[in-house]
Amino acid sequence: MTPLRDLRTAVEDASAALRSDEAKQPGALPAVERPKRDGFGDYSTNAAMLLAPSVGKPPREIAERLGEELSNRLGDSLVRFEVAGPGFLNLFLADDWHATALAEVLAAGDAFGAGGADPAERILVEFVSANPTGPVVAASGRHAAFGDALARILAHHGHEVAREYYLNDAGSQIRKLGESVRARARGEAVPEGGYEGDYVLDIANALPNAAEEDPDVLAQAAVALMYERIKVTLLRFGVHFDRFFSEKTLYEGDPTPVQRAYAELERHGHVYRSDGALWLRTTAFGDDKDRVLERSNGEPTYFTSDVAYLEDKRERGFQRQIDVFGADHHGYVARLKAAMEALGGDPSTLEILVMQFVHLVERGERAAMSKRRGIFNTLDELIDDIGVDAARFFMLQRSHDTTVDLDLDLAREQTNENPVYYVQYAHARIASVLARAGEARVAEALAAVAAGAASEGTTALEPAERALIKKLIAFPDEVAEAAERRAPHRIAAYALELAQDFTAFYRDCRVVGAEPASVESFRIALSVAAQRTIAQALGLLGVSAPTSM
RNA sequence: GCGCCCGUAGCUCAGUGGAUAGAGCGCUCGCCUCCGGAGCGAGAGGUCGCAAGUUCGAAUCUUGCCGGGCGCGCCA
Repeated sequence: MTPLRDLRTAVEDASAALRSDEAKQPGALPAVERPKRDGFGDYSTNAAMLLAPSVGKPPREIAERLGEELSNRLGDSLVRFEVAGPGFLNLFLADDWHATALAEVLAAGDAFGAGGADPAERILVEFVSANPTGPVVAASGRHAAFGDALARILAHHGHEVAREYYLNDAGSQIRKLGESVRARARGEAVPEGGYEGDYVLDIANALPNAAEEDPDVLAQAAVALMYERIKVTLLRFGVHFDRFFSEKTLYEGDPTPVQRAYAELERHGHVYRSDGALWLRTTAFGDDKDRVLERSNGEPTYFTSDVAYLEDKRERGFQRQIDVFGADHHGYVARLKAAMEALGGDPSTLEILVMQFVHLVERGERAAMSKRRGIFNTLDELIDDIGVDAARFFMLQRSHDTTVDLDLDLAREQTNENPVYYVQYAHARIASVLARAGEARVAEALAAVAAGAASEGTTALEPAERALIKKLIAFPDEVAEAAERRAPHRIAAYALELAQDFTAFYRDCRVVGAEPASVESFRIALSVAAQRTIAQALGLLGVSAPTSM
C-alpha cells in the first residue's frame, strides 16, 4: 500500500457509503488527482460528479456529504475540504500525512513503485529485430531504447518479462547480402537491390576466398559477423536480449516449427490451396486479403516464418506477446493478429506497438537514410556523438506513435538546455549534499524519520517540501500507467518533473545546517528519497544516475 | 482509392471526459557573500487543423472534411 492508494481507497469507500443510501449502481471509479492549482488543495476528486446521476442530487451537495464522510474516515489527516466548481471535492492534508508518506516511501526502498501488476503475466517483448544485413542504424536505437525500457518497466510493475530479437538469418535479403559481398570481393558493382555500404567491403575483406565462395555460404558467414557486431552495439547501448531467435531454426528439426504451425492452422481449418500456393484465410479474422504461406514454387514466405515464430512463442508459454514494429510494417498488424486467431489463440494477447520514425536533425536539417544505399547513421556513431544517456533519454521522451525529430545540437549540449543532464545533475547534487551531511548523520536522519520522530516537530512544512513529497508518492502510479499503457515516455516526463521539484526544494529549503535538528533530519531523509526515486526512474529508462558529473 | 498513425506555443512534444490547456528549447527582463550557477525567478507567446454531433462538461469520444507520414506483392 502507498499513501496515495490509501487515500484513493478512502474516497472509494466514502463514495460507496453514499451510494448505498440511495442507489446501487457502481459507476466509474472516481479519480483522485493532483489539481492544477495549489489553491485547489493537495488532492481533488470528481467522485461527487460521477455519483450525481445515480444519487439524483446536485453534485455540489453530494460533494459536501462526501467531504464529511471522508473527514470521519481520515481524522486529523484531513485538515479541511472544499467543494469547488461544478462539484469537485478538494482535500487539504496535514503535514503529518505528508511526513508519514515520506516514511513509507523510504521504507519501500528499491521496491518503491513495484509490483502493481494485476494479474502478473509472463510477457515476451520482441524488438529491434533488424535484418542482420548491416550495422544497427540510429533509427533502430529508438526501438532498442523503447523495447528495453518497456521491458524494465513491465518487470518493475511485477510481470515476468523476456526480451527477444528475431534474427532474420534466412530468406532472400540474406542471399542478396551474400551476393553483394562476393561482388565487392571481386571489385564488381553489387547486384540490383544489393547492399552498397562500405561495411560490405569490410565483410568481404574479412572473409577469405570471398571472391570465389558460394553466395549462400558467404551470406551465412556475413550474417554471423553482422550478428556479433549488432550484439556488441546493443550491449553498449545498455540493451541485453535474453535470446536472439534465429529464423533459420524455424525450418530445422523434425517436425520443424513451421510444420507444427501448419498443422495447427490446418487443425483449425484455415488453410487452403489455390493457384498452386498454400494460403491462410486471414480474411476470416478481419484481414483485408488472404495471405500466402507457401508460394507455388514451394518456397515459404516471410509471413510463414512470422506465423511459426508466433506459434513457437505460444508453445513456450508466454501469456502475452508484445512486438515492437517499425511504422513501415504496420500493414502486418492485421494479418498477424488474424494468424494468432487462426492458430486458436486470443488476438488480444498479441500486442503490436508501431514505432513511428525518428529523424536525426542537425542545424535544422534531417539526415537522409537508406540501409541498402549505404546512407545512414549507425547507432554506434550516434552514441559516439551524444552518448548513451542522451540518446536513450531523447528517444524515450516521446510517445512511440509520434514521429520524432531528434535535435543533435541540443542532445550534444552538456548544459541546462539538455533535459537529461538536468535530471542527472539533480541526482549528483543530492549526492553532494548528502556527502556534506556525512554518512552517520544521514543514517541517523533516516532512523528518525522512520521512527516518526522528525514528523513531530512543530515546524510547519514548507510548500516546496510538500510538493516534493507529493511528487515522490506519485511514482507508483506513474510506473503503473507507463506499464499498462506501454508508455515509457511518461517515466521520462516524471523524472524531469521530479528533478524540478527537488531543485525548487533545494532552492527554498536549507538542508545541511537546518534547525532544529528534526527539520534537518526530515530534509536529509527527503533528499534521500528524492535521490533514490530519481535513480529508479532513470534506471527504468536505462539512463545512468551519476553521483558526480 | 483503401487502411494505420499524426495535426496542441516560434521549434520539439506532453496531456485517452473535468476547474484558468502544460513542459523543454528559443525569446525578453532579473538573480552568483548562500549545502554543486551544469542553476534559479518573472514575462511575452494558443481559434488545441476545420466543421458538425454526443453531455452538466470535449484537446480528449463519434462522423465528415483539410494537411502530413507510412503501408497496400506468391518481396523482406
